[in-house]
Amino acid sequence: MENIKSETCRNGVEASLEIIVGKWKPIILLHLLHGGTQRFGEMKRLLPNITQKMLTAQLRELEEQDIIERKVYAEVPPKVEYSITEYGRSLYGILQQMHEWGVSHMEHMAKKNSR
Amino acid sequence: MENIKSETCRNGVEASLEIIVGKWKPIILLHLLHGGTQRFGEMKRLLPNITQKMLTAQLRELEEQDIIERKVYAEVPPKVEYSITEYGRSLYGILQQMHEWGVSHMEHMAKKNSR
DNA sequence: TGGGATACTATCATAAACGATACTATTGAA
DNA sequence: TTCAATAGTATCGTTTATGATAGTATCCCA
Repeated sequence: MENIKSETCRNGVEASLEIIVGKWKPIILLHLLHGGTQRFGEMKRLLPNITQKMLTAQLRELEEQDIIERKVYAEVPPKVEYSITEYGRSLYGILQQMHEWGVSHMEHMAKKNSR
Repeated sequence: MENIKSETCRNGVEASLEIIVGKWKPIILLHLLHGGTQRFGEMKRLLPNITQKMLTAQLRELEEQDIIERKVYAEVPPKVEYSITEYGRSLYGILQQMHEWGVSHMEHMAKKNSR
């Protein structure tokens, strides 16, 4: 407990949310955190329902925010690799905590709805 | 580090996001966490730009999820008080961590953009 | 000469989140 | 008898997020 006051705070929490929120970002981050470097096509295969447009858009945003790194190889056919940056890795704690809380929350709600 | 695998994980992280995501939810939660019990009208005053519709909607969702409690007094004019539940309080760690990471992230981006 | 492979971009369409505004019910007090 | 006070709902409109689909560039290989 401390200086997490409503106003300042709001900005901090929202800045974090900006990174991890969205239909695809959490799973993109987790795949990169767990699976390491991946090519565009691999990622697309891992997210069967995402469109190319969405995948590119999400990756570009994460790159802009220094969370992931994009490495283009000058080959034909093209090859582009994505990986988590060291900085991006600092998100792991938050994701971990959200994961744990979320899993127990799902149990909580399941219990509630079975009453 | 452990069982936070992409698939399971995704659900956990997204379950958490469902609670705290939105234009108003983080600040609503923080106000209730810091300020304790509040009446509807007080909350509305604290969130100058929110519409009544939005405020009610967000409060109802949080109530559904057991994060906040809604107490109606049978008076005229009406009086309704909102407060964080004990269960809701378990979100504090996540919000705290997001706050800290977010603040440092804002600094990180500020530095980057001033180069 | 015509695919196939890869990582895109462009255009248009739909869905979800958010907002503006007006309306309701109740009662005591002016 | 009209108004203030409070906590809402209802209806419609806008903005933002997401999706479907088609097109682009390059080089090799059959």
